[in-house]
Amino acid sequence: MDLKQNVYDVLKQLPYQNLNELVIESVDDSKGDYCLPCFSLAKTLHKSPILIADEIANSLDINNSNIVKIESVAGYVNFFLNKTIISKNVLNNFEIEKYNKNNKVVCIDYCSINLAKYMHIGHLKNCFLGESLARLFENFGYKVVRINYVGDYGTPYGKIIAGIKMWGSKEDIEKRGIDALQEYYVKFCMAEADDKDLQQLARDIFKKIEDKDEEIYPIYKKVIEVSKKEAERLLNILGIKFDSWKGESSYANELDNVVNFLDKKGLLSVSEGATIVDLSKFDMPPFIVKRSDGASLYATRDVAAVIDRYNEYHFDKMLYLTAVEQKLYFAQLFKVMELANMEFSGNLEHISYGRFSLPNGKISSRRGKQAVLVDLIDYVLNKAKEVISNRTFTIENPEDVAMKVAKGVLSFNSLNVDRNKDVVFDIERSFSFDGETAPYMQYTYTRIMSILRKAESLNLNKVEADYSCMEQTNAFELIKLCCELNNILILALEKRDPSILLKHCIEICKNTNKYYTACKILDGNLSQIKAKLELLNLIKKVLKHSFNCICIETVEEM
RNA sequence: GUGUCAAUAGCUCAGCUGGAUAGAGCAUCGCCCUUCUAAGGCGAGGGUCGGGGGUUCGAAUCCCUCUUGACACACCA
Repeated sequence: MDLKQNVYDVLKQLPYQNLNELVIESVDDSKGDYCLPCFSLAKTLHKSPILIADEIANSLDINNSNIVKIESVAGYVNFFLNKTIISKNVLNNFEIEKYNKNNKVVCIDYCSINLAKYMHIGHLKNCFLGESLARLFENFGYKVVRINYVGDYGTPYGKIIAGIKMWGSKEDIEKRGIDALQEYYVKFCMAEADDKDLQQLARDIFKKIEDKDEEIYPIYKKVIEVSKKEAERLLNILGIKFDSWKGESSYANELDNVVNFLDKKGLLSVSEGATIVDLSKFDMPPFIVKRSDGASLYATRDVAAVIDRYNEYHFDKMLYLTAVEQKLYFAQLFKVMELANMEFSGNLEHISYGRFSLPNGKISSRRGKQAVLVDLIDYVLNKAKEVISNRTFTIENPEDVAMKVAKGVLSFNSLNVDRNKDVVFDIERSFSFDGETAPYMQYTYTRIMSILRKAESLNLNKVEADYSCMEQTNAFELIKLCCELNNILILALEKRDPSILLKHCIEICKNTNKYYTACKILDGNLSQIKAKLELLNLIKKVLKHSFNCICIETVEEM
């Protein structure tokens, strides 16, 4: 529902083309709801904007329209909507736009954790961004394939297993899980720093993994199993579920195939011993597919992966979510696919986001436990429990609410700024529960629910609603905001940025909080109460739908 | 060095496909719980939109330039 349409309907009376595009929202309601700046018309019409605005304002007939007043002020034509009529129309007819399935497949590669290492703050942003985009695509009828392209391959596994053999045991891994793996990894990394023998040992063990060595390979499988279980546990808490966990190891043996494939396309050359695709014509460094020592690289496996995914899913879009530092790399990968004339090459898209960093520097899994995801979850969950226990308002399921609030805070923190911006992560500030935050949004929803519950006893079925109370500024502002939902969803999808939707939700929540404090919903005559309750129901519907798209759950009370 | 992105209130950020007096939240200082949940609401202070040019009737928004910062730039992922 686009309320500007009411203005467009009236503008049809004028002989000028493309006036609709000029219509914008008024700066404040003393200037109407929408306005038409006439400055750009001045040139073509050879008249002053003030005169044009005057003429337009005078010539338009607003009988039989939803415009109640038109005035000309300083070159602007201001349009005042008939708030009562429009509100009635909206409250009786508003539906969240349903999109039919469009048979298009979007693969989203996100999360992409390295198994056997802790998930950290950076993954949080990646996961929620990916999940939110997935939900947005689903909203518009796409079939989404969620791919967790896990790092389950490479010398780090040689190191972990070396560590286990030196200090640990199978039982220990069974018992302590990821903590044990992380500990041996860190310990081994420190030990090998100036020990050539240990470095060689790790490489040897990795080779044994590749060769499916009788002793080593089962340990590797165990390591993967334990790590995957932990990752699934955490992702489950966050409310994220993947369709594919196909990791790098699945493409480990594709080196020859990839090299042959690119060679047939005539793209390969050898430089400094390495096999490369020369991209100098495109002002890019070479794309290396085979190291000078003959080994494969991430890039090799990515070529294999994208082809494999296309064969399996026939995607219409393939989205890669990573931090911004991989921008050039993906530009190279996509260019190589284009040069290889792959039919899907135009449908690959890299969605980058700014870096998360700690106040004291870079995040690294080798540098101790700060900003590790489990700790963050614990921290927020405990804080939520504490806040709940200190409240005067008692609720039925404090544990459940605490969990939903905690998840909301984590998601909010990942999605609330423009995805391209770098964020310095400050735990106290980021996980605040006051002001414009996820708890604030959830709280708004509970207040609506609370009023709606209370209203049930009023028995308003036979009462006819009186929409004149929607003339009130806050009320009509809410009507407008709710009507913008679909445009906001479209924008968030197009820009691949859920923060746009999140901002809009906050705007709705702010106005809702203002509304019910300034105007008591269950006071006054029944006809007006009915209209006000319809408004609350509208807001509820819009918030519930929007929250889901940004991975924030609603709660009934808190 | 080259390229990409960024710079808006003390702090964190909106606004950026040009439009009327630049907005929030946090922090600071006031006020509001006998009235639908105070995780709330109301109010106050706080700005040469990094500097300088340009385009335009009009620029935080577009272009150029400079400064500062982050990131990337051949065998890591």
